[in-house]
Amino acid sequence: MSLPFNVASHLDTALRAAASALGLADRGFEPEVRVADPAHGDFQANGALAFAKREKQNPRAFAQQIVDRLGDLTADFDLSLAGPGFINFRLKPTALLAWLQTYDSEQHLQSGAATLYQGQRFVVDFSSPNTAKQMHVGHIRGMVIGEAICRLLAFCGAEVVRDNHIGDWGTGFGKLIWGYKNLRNDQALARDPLEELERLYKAADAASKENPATLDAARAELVKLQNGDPENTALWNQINTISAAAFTEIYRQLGIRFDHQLGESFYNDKLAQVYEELRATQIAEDSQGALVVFHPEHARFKTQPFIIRKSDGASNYASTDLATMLYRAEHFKADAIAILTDARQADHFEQLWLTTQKWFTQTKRRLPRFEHVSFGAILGEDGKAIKTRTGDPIRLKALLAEAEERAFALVTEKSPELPETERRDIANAVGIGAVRYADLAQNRSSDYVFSWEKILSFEGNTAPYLLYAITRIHSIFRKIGLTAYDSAAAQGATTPATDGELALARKLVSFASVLNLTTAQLRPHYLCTYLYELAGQFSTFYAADKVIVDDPAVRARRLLLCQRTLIVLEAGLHLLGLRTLERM
RNA sequence: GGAUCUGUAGCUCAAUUGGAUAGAGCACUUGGCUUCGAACCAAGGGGUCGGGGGUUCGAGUCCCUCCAGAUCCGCCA
Repeated sequence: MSLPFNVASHLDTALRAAASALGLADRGFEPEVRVADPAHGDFQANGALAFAKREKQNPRAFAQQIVDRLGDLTADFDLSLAGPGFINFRLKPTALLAWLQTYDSEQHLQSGAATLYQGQRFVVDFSSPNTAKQMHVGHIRGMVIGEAICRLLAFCGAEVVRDNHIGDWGTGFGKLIWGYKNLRNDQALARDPLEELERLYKAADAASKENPATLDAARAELVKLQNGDPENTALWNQINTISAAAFTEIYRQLGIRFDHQLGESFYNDKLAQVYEELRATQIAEDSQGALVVFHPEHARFKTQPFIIRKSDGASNYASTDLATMLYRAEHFKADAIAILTDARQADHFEQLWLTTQKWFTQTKRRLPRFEHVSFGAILGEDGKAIKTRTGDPIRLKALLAEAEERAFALVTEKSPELPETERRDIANAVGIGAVRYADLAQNRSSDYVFSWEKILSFEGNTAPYLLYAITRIHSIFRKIGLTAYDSAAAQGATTPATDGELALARKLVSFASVLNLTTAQLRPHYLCTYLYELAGQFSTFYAADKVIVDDPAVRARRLLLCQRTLIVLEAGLHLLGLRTLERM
């Protein structure tokens, strides 16, 4: 009998069964299986400690009782008890070989992983830029983390709906329209439309600060737009089209796609229902002329209002976000909703979710799960957040171009024999990959100071290191005249035996656990760390154990390890949104 | 003033959310290419986990309290 894809959950099941056999079925024993430090084993279960503590038993004796009932596992594992009651599991080499032989393609890895979120629909809201503004480095986190999360969830069996919630209805549009009508430079508009729109916004903003009459004029333009004035509506459409084209180009470069792009304006006609229902259920109340929600049970939000309609009767982003929650729950039938924004909006989304829970409960709607996937800001050298309207934000376009240039210089230095077109292609994968990997590899909750040095680093835990390991594997197979995916290469493989082989095999088997962890917390850096360690194990193995040796059995098992390392590395990088290479 | 997040090696970051001896990269020192790609590998030095107290078999992780930085707190998104 072969092991399932997810060895940790296999052990979890066995441990629960053992607890049941002890008559503890309903006592809340949690096995707490996790990947172990290699010094102790491949997996460990720590749950006996917490359980014994709660039940006032000797933890080590309790753990021993569990182990005594795990006889079925001894075919595949060496079991041992350590310290105060850790249960350690080490896979036998035969079990490692069997697992490796079973999961022999990206496809099979996926079918193994797909049980995790089978039948669940996730709506993921990410990127969500504001119309008429250029994307700068601050926008990259939401895009690359969002894309990675979508791919990870889909890989693990979820049905993913990707929605780009574009900011296309802000109050800034009055100023922009006023600027367009009064300050427009047609030549500049033809040359770089988005650049010109951004200039117009800034100029109009400055003008309305100087002159109250200009501010009034801008407000009047907004009112006209909201009342459906044909000229302003046409202008608004045109601005959106220009923006969308620029955004699409960035998305193309980064390999990001959406199923829907329902901006804030889409929810205009759905706001009245929100106001009515929240008022009827007495969740919302009038305060200082505005419609607001307080949460008396909450220490902060009992006094800090959630303003869902402004005192002038206009909507704000709380209004549209509420309407959006409803639409996603009802129209998309979401089981879970994940919204990616920076951490500064944490209060807003906490209030949104508190309000939504009360609203859906009182109106007897099914409540989806909700996750505000927040991330830290990218700071400038001064330690302040990089902002569009202050200082000198670095354009995303420029960043990506610079990344490719630097990567091209490096490829040319390392592999001058390759034709230029291929070096350009490699530079694209390496450069763009390095930029997005730099963001993904870091725990999303912390801020970081932007530096070219860091984001374009090609050493250590970076995309080029992982891509390099992949190209070395492809190179081995080129040498023996096979493709890296040819199953014939691994025919007759024997069980892994050397330290390098065993460590690599064990690392491969823990892939499933990493997918669990990464999707449970929606933190791609766990996967990055794993892939980096896997590539490191491979490099160690590669230096210590020659693959192309005469002994056919040794050669086959090393080729098997190469193939499995390759598919996991490639699958992993593809999940992170990176393109992989055969040469570099 | 209230609240949230952050503080780990000289620098940039991890630590599976309470588990076993806190780990990587860069930088520094040393060794390894006539041998499957050296964008690599092996080894070494470098830590009061911001300070102090507490909770328990066990704390970088939880609680309290200071210190420092970032962010949010009524009509921007």
